[in-house]
Amino acid sequence: MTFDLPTQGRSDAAAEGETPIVSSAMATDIVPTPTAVFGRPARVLVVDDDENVTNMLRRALSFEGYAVATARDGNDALKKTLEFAPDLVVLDIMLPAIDGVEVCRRLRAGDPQLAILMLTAKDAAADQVVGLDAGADDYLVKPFTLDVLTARVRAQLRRKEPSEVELVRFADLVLDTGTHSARRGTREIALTTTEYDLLLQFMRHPRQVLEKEQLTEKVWGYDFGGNYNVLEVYVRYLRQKLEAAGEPRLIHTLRGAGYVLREPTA
Amino acid sequence: MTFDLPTQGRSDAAAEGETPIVSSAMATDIVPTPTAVFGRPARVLVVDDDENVTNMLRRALSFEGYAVATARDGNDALKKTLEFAPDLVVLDIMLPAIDGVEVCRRLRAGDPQLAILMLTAKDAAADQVVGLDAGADDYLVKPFTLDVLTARVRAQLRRKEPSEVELVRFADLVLDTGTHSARRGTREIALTTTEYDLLLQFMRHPRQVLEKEQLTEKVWGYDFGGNYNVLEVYVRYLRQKLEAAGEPRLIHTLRGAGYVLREPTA
DNA sequence: GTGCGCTCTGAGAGCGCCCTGAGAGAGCTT
DNA sequence: AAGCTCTCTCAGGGCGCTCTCAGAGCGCAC
Repeated sequence: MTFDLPTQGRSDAAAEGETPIVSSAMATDIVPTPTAVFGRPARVLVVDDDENVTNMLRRALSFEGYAVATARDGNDALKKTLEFAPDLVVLDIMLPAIDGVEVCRRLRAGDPQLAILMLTAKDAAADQVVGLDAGADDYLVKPFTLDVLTARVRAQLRRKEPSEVELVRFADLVLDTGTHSARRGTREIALTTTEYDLLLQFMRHPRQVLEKEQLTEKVWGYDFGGNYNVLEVYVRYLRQKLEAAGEPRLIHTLRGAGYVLREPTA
Repeated sequence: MTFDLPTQGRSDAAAEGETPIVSSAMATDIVPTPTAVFGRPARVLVVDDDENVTNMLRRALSFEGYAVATARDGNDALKKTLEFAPDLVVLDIMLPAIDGVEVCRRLRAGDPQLAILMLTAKDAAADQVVGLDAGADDYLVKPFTLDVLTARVRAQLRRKEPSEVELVRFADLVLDTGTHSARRGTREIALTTTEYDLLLQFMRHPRQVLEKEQLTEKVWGYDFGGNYNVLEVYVRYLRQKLEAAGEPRLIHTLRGAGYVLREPTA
């Protein structure tokens, strides 16, 4: 759900294509394709190491009207999730590199709202328990028919909270999780993916010291073994963009400890 | 004083945090509104001088499953915050006695984790800037619909996470483990990492004699073999910062024994 | 008072954390 | 291929922080 921002002229926001607030309870607006959420096609990420499977699912889901992306292993899945921002992930439990269960756990940690549909091997009852414990919303036993799959996908998407496009605020800084863009006061700020991920970490934990290890773990997914120069460089990028018009600093360095997002109190 | 507690017996709200498992494909269940944080109903304090407004918001939020308290002015708000320990405060910017912005600032100073949602008058663009600078997490322009309000409340509470952020207090001194910063009265004090570590030791053991050996062991991780000059120097740094505005001494020397954190009157 | 030893103080040196500018390489668009 | 954006690496350097040192201050015992 998008929130109307009262102040600024929304010349660009109008072109956004976002649904404005429906203030009355009786919203009988157009319901487009049944595969749509929030007025846009739902995004589905398919993760499986078998290309035959991913291709088949891609075709089937595309045919149903979903926007589909695929990934072939765990790392790929995590990366694509950040880029593609899917509403639902179809996840095979057997994966090379990172285990499907582990992927599920990380996805769930990263986004509590994300719908996750796990594919388990036949009769592997134990898998199902493990998978559900890891935060999957539903599972499907191979082999399955496409009808069953699309039905499950539909069911999961239907229960999705209508929103998750969120405006995270701190001081005069606003981060739009829908467009991945930021605004400081009235100034629009374009962010790259990594910059956005990093800033989001700060915005979700304002006034908290974030250690370099935590940040790299969250943003890059792994530890850098003590060399945090990448992080330092990206903090620099963020500061440059956030203070481009001479605004006071928001991301502060705590030498030897990490960084904090804090209001510019004198 | 009476606080509204959610009336509905929400048997499933106890399982909050766990996504209900839907094993059937045709799941039409409705997921209960997630009004809980940390496994209990979230507490919301509504502050407005218009009783019609507070009553309306109380009803709406109670219906959503929140525990609601109300306050009619700034002093009342600060008092109720201490008693009620809300997770979120809905705060009108126009208040008698103490201004809403000032209330916001004090609430924020008292608890960096508290979610604050400000209500501003229509088109008062300046207010929003002021409010956000004072530490509000979000604002809402009057008039608004209840739908919008509850959505915002939900969004704010969703991002609340259990954290180890803690405010350690002693006399007029507050140490924020989130930002590693200290405050004496209203004066903000920046600390280096070593200074912070040392002060934390004192704050965790107030009115206790701490031997030099203990302190160096804890802060520096090893013993200095009898030469405690580093410690003495850092005690000095702390004293300089903590007494910079002429405040009475808190860290006292016990010749031959060590140091104590003790209130000045004793 | 005198002497001793503990503590405080000011100044400064060195380390290393962090910032910075530049650029190579990957991926994508044209 | 060329151009672009984005990511990440690397080397250089500033300066914040830590710690040392020498000397002064001060409490305590005699």
